[in-house]
Amino acid sequence: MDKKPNDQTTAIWVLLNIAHKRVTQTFEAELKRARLPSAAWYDILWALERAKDGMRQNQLESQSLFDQPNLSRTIKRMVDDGLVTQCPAPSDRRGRVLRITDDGKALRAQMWEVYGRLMLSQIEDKVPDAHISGLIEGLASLIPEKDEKLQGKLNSARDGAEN
Amino acid sequence: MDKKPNDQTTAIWVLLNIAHKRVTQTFEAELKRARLPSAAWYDILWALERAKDGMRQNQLESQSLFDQPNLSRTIKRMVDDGLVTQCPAPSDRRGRVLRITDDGKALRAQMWEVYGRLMLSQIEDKVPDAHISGLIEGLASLIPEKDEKLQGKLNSARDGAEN
DNA sequence: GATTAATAGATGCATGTGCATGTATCTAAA
DNA sequence: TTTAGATACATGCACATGCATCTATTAATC
Repeated sequence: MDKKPNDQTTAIWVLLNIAHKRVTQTFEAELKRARLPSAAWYDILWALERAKDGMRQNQLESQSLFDQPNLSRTIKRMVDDGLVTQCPAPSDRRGRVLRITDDGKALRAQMWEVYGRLMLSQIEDKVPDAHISGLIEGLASLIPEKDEKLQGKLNSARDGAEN
Repeated sequence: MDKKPNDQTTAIWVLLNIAHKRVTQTFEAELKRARLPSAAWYDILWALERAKDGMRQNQLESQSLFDQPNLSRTIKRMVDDGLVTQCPAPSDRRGRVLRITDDGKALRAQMWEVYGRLMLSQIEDKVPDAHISGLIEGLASLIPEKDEKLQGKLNSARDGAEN
């Protein structure tokens, strides 16, 4: 190695892994304890609930952290569970339009009771004000530019940080 | 929900997941491209190389992000590959002392060429100076107190941040 | 010292994930 | 319009992970 990463770089890499693991494990454990599906399901349900007119599967794929084959299977399970419907896309016969069902909405609301509380207890209560914006900007800087899907959310968070 | 998480909290949660996924994927993809084992193997090899006199398996478990059964199997594979040896512990006949082999050291050194470069390109080059300490402290605040194993590393990173 | 609890580690099983590939459909170029 | 390539989604397979459980051994309690 011509140039070695410095201690701060190492700390970021180590902490990113540990923090993600610990926080994720807590989320999954609490959801499971409440006999609810995983956080990934919540994210899908919430994305579909916001999309009033349904959403193409490939669009959802680009917004989620699932890769295509994995999303395909997950959606299948959610359809089997009656949480989501899959209709042929009108404009493209290859495609499918996904819609959340009433059962899906009900489950999402139920999950939010746990999920939202976890966001408060595991994140909002823990990160000191002084480091919130550094954490947000620092994490954002690690993400490739093309991930622009989250710019809106990021900007509103930046606004909040300035208050 | 009595109280809703604010936008910054949401941003942290979303960004933590995306950043972790993207950075991890890049690491794994580059290691695979170089026909090298995963980053998790690097961490084990490095921990064992630092432990001059070998290391008990449960001690390694508490330092790594593996849970016990998974570490057990991973070590087995590494032993099969000749990277690590597993000797009965002298003081506790249940236990095993792990040691890295010369082949293991050679592989770790080879992996470092890729791994270290990735830390530079994916982290050090990307996080602006202004957000380094906020990112470190913010991530650290998400981790339960009992995770003290990393305090040393964290402190030296803090020192670096003050320069 | 016998019994009970706790710990170190291994193994079985169900599930999740990444990756390669398959099929159908759409788009574009010859 | 035929054909080559790209895109949407599904499927098969190898492997990783989480969780429950098993065995062997040590520590603690009576």
